[in-house]
This record gives sequence, C-alpha cells and structure tokens, in this order.
Amino acid sequence: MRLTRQCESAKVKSNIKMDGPVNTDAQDAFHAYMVARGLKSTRQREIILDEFLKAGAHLSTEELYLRLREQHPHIGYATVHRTLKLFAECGIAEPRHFGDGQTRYESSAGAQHHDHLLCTVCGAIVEFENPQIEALQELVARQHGFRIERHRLELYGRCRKCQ
Amino acid sequence: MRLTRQCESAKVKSNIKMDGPVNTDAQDAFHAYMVARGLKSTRQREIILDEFLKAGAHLSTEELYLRLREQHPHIGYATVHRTLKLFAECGIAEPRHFGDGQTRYESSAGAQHHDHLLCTVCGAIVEFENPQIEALQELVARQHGFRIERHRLELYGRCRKCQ
DNA sequence: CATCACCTGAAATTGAATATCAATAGCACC
DNA sequence: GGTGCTATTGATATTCAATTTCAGGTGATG
Repeated sequence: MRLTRQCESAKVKSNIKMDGPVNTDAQDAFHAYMVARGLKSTRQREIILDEFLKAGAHLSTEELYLRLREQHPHIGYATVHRTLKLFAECGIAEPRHFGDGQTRYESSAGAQHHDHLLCTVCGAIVEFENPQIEALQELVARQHGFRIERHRLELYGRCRKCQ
Repeated sequence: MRLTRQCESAKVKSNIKMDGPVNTDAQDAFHAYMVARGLKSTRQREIILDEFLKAGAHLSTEELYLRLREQHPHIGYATVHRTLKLFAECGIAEPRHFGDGQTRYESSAGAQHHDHLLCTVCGAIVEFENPQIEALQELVARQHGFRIERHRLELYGRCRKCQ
C-alpha cells in the first residue's frame, strides 16, 4: 500500500540526491519496457537498477551481487543475473566480454559507442573513442567484402600507475 | 621399442608429404621447448601437433578432438586440451577467444600479428593486418598513459557471400 | 633394462551462466 | 480492502566448457 507512493517519491528524490547527469532516463526506459512487455515493477528490480546506476562501472553479475548483499542480503544471485539480462534487453546496459570469462555490464546511459583500454595489473578500465580507427575498420572490412555489424576493440596494457 | 624409430621417420616423412611452407619449424620449437623444460615427447603429442598444423585453421579444443578421434580414437579430450595449452606456452599456437565461449587455437607458424573479420552468418574467419590501425591504437593508449601489451580487434559482420 | 618422473585418459571438479519450481508478491478488477 | 491471475523470486539444480585428479602407463636416462 505504501509502495506505489514510495516509487514516485523515490524517482523524485533520485533527481535530487544524485550529482552529475542523472539516470532517470534509464529508469524511465526500464519502466517503459516493463509496461510494454507486461512485466512487473518489483522492489528488487528497483534496488538492483539503483545500485547498478550508482556503481557506474563495468560490473560483473557477481560484483553487483556482492555489493547489493551488503544492504540487501535477501536478494538472490539469480535475480541479479536475470535483472541484468533485462537491463540489456531494454537497452540500458551493455554486456561486455573481456578476457576474464565473466560477463560485465556497462551502463549505456548517455554514452556513445566506445572501446576499452584495460590495465592488466590493477584491472582499471578506461573508455575511449576514435573515429579514425572506426573509419579504417570500415575500409578494411570493405576491402574483404564484409559489411560490419559490430566490432570489438580492446587494448590491454599497463596504466600510468602500474608501469 | 618401435616408437623411437617411428618418431624419427615421422619427422622426415612430414617434410616430404606436406606441400607449401612446412612447419618443421613449429615441430622444432615444440621439441626444443620440451627438452628445455624436461618434458617428454610422446606419440600423442606428435599426433596432436601434426593434426593441429595440418588443420591450419582456428580450432577449438573440441573440434580438434573430434578430428583426431577419426584416426586416433584412443586420444582423450584432456590430452588434447593440455597439449593445446602446451602449444600456447611454447609459442606455436595462439589462444583466441571469440564470442562463442570456446577457446580457439591458431597456429602462429609463419604468421605475423593480425586481427580478424568474422562472418556472423557462416562463421567464416578472415585474417587481416593494418599498420595504420595499430599505430592509432598506440597513439590512443599513450594519450591515456597506457603502455599496450596486446590488443584484440574483431570485426563482426556479413561476408560477401552472406549479405 | 631398470628406474623414475612425466604423461595419459577417464572421471571428477570448478566456475560462470542459466533453468527449475514452489512460494511469494505485483497488478487489475471487483 | 479483497481476490485471482500471472510474473517474479530465490534456493537449488543443471549445463557447458575448462581444468584438475589420480591410478596406471610410458618416455628418457643411466
């Protein structure tokens, strides 16, 4: 009975409490997707979305699960897993497969396409974008008769701190 | 008792039977590595190396295992797996992780570094090399304070036939 | 040709992703 | 607010590839 009102106020609050570019966009997109598909808005999904947006990094299911557990020990791993897949389906998260065998999800809020620099020592991930490289990729593909649908470019090395 | 002689003659024969640029290089590198590490040259390893070089493609452990089984049903999956890792350690094979969740090994014999074009329809894999892209990668990395150790560039799309 | 450390192969284990299913909880309607 | 339908949850089981284990087998060396 309280929940409907809580949801609304939560949305408003998040506009206030978060600094920088806020992601009510993501929340709206998520809710729109849910409504369109006849899915339900649940407490867990709200919490997971909140935590995911707050983290703002490249999180694996497990990392997000562990973070959530601190405040919400009742949320199960399977729910985190399914919810992240939901995020991917509705376009507010991008699944990424780096070398470590775990799927990581990255918030696609606001961000354009980009590639990644990964530190092999401390695990830091830096995003970058380079139109020249993209153009050359197109060129190479055309030379081989390919039409590119997507690509993956990852540069592995040591970051400034770890050299 | 017969085996020692067989090994020797096998090496000679493979020089004769294979057309094109032969990979006794790879075989030599492998043997050198084995000797240096006190590892042993076994029939299975010879057979697996032979088959691997003969295939000359991007093979997963399972694919290679299945191929081997036709002629050598006695060779176990675990042995193929371990031997491919050995190849990787001694530098005659490169492990690759494309999107499909399986590790593929590629012969590094003769080939310089290169990247891949992958057809999302028929699974064809084309190798390419582009120094301009490599140079730009270096540049981008430097701009972010990174020193690149390795990279991964994969272009996914439709090949000429599959458009 | 004996010895020993390495190797093999079947089976067990791991780790991440995903499926299962009974219990729970939204949501729409009364 | 109550009711029923249906999606969701969370503990657990399953899957699938990679990897480890271990008893028995087999190279290399003296």
